[in-house]
Amino acid sequence: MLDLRHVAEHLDEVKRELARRGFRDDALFARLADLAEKRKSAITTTETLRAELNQASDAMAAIKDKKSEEFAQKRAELRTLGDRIKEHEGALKEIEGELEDLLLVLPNLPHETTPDGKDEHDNVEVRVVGEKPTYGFEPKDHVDLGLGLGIFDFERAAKISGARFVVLRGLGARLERALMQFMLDVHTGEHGYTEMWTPVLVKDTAMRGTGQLPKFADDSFRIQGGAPYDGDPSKEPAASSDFYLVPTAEVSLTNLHAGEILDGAELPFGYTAYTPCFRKEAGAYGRDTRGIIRQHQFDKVELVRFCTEEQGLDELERLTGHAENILKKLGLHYRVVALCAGDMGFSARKTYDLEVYLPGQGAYREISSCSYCGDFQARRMGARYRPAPKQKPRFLHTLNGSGLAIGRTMVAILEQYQNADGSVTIPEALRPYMGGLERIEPVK
RNA sequence: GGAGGAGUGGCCGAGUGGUCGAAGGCGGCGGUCUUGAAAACCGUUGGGCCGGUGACGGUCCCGGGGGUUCGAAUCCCUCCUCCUCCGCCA
Repeated sequence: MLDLRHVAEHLDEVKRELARRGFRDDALFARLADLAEKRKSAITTTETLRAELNQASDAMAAIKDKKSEEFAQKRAELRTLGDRIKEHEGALKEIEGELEDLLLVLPNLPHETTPDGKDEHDNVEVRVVGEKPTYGFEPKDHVDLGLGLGIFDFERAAKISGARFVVLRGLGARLERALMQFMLDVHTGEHGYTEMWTPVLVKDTAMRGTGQLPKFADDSFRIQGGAPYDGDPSKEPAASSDFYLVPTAEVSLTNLHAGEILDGAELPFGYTAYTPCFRKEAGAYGRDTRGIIRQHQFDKVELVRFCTEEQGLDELERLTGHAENILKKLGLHYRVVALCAGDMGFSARKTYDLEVYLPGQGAYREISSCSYCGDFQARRMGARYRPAPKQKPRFLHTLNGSGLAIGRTMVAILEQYQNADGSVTIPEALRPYMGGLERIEPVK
């Protein structure tokens, strides 16, 4: 969420910056500016009346004889005043409610270092790491490889769950588990992250905190009933008592510090967690229907960092490096691209995508997305830090990135490490996690 | 699922209708003392919003929401969370 004050006082600048990412809505901005004005005057009015009432009430407390004529008369007077205050407060509440609704649908401002551009074609390649592997044969894609190895079972997955699901069998399931362990060990052991294990069923407030709601409700799986009603009067109890399946552990991890004030001396720090992730993939009909690139349920090890405003950009480089380190250790060829303003996610100010090379497709595909969100998420969830004792709290700056998406890592390993006979070599770094296994052989 | 109990400032804890944003203690910070430290003593120590260049003023916040009242941390309703006991269970 953007700062109301900032938006109201720099409206044209905000409009210009949001236009960079393709967000244009003059009517919304006009309404916003109007409401911001109304809010101020409504506050002034109610507070003036309040002050009057408080003063008069104190005076009544001083009257000794509560049965006197004077007392009764004052009471009658103040009753009217109280009613007026309630009216004004109701109006103010309505204004603030509408303002918040508007602010919640505004995306984050792109950082000045984020390149201009409309869509993925305008993304900027930052660096290429490793060499594009060459094969003395026609490389297969991960589906043919996985089926040949007997580690994928799409038919049985469809039987129990439908399209966009997979069952991993034998060494495939083992590989999934190995990757999870390997990634968590590297991030905790070498990059200083604290390992967390979190719920994956969260309340709507958590989804709002990181920016999935209210705008992207259609992309999320919603579980009817069960969640505690938080007493938010702007919503029906039924609407807010649903759980959501997290689309990424970013939701669980970042919201951990909602409503808190952290000690600035602790910053920066990071959390890592393995969780399953759930996405409807609405609007992706027909895309990546083959294989396990795009599933309704997938595993991911996530990285989340909290820092100060000053640390933000450096932290993005650092976090991106941590995710890259996994690819490097696995010996996977990849490239880093800076997303252009038009291709960035809702909550991001600046994003690097890590794209791993897939010989089966002859293309680079996203395997991690590392974003710097500034104070956008922290303001939505009220997560702050105190820079130094006695200083005023400020909103935290948050970052998140996949480290990495496990299914896509498996795809990359299968494709990049494939051999002419259809076997797949296990990257050395992973062998300790695979019981020393060096390669997976095709089934007869 | 059933029956009870409780939620107050960083923490502990008092407050049961009126100058209470809230006693007291601990912790934190600053100071006195000390060669240094401890102890002791003194002072200080929440957040949001509105106005003001500022000193500061106003207002709201005692788990969340709503209500009663001239006035609520204190009374009522409701939700949430935690604790104890019973039942059930991976």
